[in-house]
Amino acid sequence: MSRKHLHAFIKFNFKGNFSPFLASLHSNPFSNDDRRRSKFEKVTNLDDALNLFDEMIHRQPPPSVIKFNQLLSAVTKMKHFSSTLSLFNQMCATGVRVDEYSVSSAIKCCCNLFRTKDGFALLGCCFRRRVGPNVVIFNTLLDGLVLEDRIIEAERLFKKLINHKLCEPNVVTFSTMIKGLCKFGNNDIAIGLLRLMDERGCKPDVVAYSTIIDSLCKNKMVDDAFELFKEMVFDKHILPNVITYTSLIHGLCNLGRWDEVAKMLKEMENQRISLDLQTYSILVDAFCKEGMVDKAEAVVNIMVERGECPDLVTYGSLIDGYCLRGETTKARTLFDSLTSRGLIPDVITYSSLLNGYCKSLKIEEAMLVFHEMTRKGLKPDIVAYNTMIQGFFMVGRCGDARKLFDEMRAQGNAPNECTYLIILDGLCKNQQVEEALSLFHLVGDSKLNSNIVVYNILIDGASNCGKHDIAMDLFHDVTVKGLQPDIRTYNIMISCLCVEGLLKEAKHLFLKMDESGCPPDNVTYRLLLQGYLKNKVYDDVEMLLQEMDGRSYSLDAATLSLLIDGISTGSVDRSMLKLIGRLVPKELMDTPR
DNA sequence: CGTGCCACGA
Repeated sequence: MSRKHLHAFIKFNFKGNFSPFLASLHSNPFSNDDRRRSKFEKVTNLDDALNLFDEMIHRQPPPSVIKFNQLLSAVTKMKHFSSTLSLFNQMCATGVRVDEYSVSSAIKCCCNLFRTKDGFALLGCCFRRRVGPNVVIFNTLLDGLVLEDRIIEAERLFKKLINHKLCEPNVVTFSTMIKGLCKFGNNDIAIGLLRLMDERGCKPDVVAYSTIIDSLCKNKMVDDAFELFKEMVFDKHILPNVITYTSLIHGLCNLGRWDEVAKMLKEMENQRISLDLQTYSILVDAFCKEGMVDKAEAVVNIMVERGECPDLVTYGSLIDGYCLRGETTKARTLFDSLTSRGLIPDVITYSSLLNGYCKSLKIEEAMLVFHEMTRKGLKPDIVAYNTMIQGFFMVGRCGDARKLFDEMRAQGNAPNECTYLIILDGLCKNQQVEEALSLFHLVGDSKLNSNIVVYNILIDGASNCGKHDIAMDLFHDVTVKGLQPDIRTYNIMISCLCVEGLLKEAKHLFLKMDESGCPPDNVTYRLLLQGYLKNKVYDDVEMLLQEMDGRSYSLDAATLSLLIDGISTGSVDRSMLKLIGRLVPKELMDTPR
C-alpha cells in the first residue's frame, strides 16, 4: 500500500470514534468472520441479497466496506448487474464508504451492461472519493472497451496507461489487450504483444497464451496454435489448463482431425486434467455436426455418469444434431424434456428447434414454435427472425417473409448482414433475381456489397434463372472491385459457363483458380467433367480423372452416370474404366443403381 | 471483497 493510500485508509477508518472497529471485534455476536462468510455464501438469490443490504445499510455501527463489497460481488456473480449498480449508488448516496473494490465491481457491471461509458464516468466518482484508480479498475475498463468492440479506444487506453504511467500494466492488462487484438483478427500483433510483455518483465501466463491459442484455433490455424502451445509448455514451462486443451480440441474438431482430438483427450487424462462442461459440449456439438448423433449421445451419457450435468448448450447441440438429420420429432421430444431436467429453454434453444422445422419445410410447426417462444415471455431476437424469414422463403412464401421482416424491424431489431444474405438468397431461389439485384443496388457501396458471399448468391441466382449474362457481369464486378473469389464463386461460374456450352472459358477459369491460390476442389472437378460430358466434348476427360485420382478426390453419382453413358456409347474410352473404378467411393458402390 | 482464457442457433 502506498503512503497516499495508507493515509486515506487511516483517515477513513480511524476518524472520530473507534466503535466500528471495536464492534467488529466483540460487540456483535453475529459479526465474526466465519459467520459472516457463510452468510454471504448463502446469498444465492437476488431478494436475499437486497434484504441483507437493506439491513446492513441501516445497521449501527455500519458493517465494514469489505462486507458491502462481498455483497456487491455476490450480486455481480449472479449477473444482476443493474442491481449491483443500484446498491453501489445507494452506498454512495447514504455515505457508506466505497473503495477500489466497490468501484471496480460497479465498473465491471457497467461494462457488462454495455455501458462502458458509465464505467468511465465512475472514474470521476473515484477521484471525488479519493479512491485512486488502480490497475484492476483500468483492466476492467479496458475489458469493457473490448467487449463493445471499441478496439481503437482500447488500444488508446492501453497506450495511455503505459505512456502516462497511470498504472503499471499487469499480466491481466496485457491479456485483455491481447484478447481485443485477437477479436479483430490481429493474431500477429497479439503475438507481438505477448513478446513485448515478456521483454517488459511481465511474464505471460497460461491465460495470455490460451487467448491467442484459442483465436488461432477459431481461425483454423490449428498448427500455429500448436506451435504456440509447444512454446508455452516446453520453453516457458507453463502448464496448460482445461481451457487451453478445450480450445485446441475445438480447433481440431472443426477441421475433422479426430485422431488428434483423441490424442489430446488422452493427454488431458495423463495430465489429470478433467474435462469441463465446455469440453464435453464441444465434443457433443462436433459429433452432431458430423452427423454422428449416436456418438454425441454417448458423450452426454458419459457426462452424466461422471456427475456432470449437461446444460442448455449441450442439449442445444443435440437438438441441432437431430434437426440436421430431419429428425424434428426427436428434437421436439428432447426439447420438451428440458423443463423436467430443470432447464428452461432460452431464445437460442427455441431458435434451434425453429431452424429444424424450417429446414424440414415444416413451416406451420415452425410458426407454432415461433409464437410459443413469445408466449413463454421470450422475445425473438435477430437470429430467430432470420431463421423464420428464411423458412418462409424456403417454402416460397415471400410475402410472409416480407411481413416478418417488417415486424422484426418494428420490434426494434435492425437487420444485419445475415438478414441481407437470407433475403437476397430467398429472392433468387424464388425466381426474383431482379428484386434481389435492385435490393443489392439499393444497399449500394457498403461492406455488404463487398462481400463475396453476396456475389455468390447473386451469381448463382442469376445463373439458375438462365440470366447468364447477368451472372458474367457480376463476376466481372468481383474482379473490378478487387474482391477475391472463393471456391464457391469459381464453382458457380464454371457451372454457369458449362451450361452455356462455353467450355473453353470454363477451362480457362479452372486453370486460373490454381494461380489465384484457390485450388479446385472435388466439386470443381465434378462440375467441369459434367460440363464436358453433357456437351459431348471428351478431350480433357481422362486428364481430369487422372488429376482427381492424384488428389484423392472422388466421383459423385451424377458424374459417374454420365461417364458410364459415355462408355456405353463409345465416346469415352473403355481403358478409363479402371481409373473410374478407383474414383468411385465405397458408398456409391453399395448403392444399387 | 474487485481484473483476463473454452461450448449451442440464422
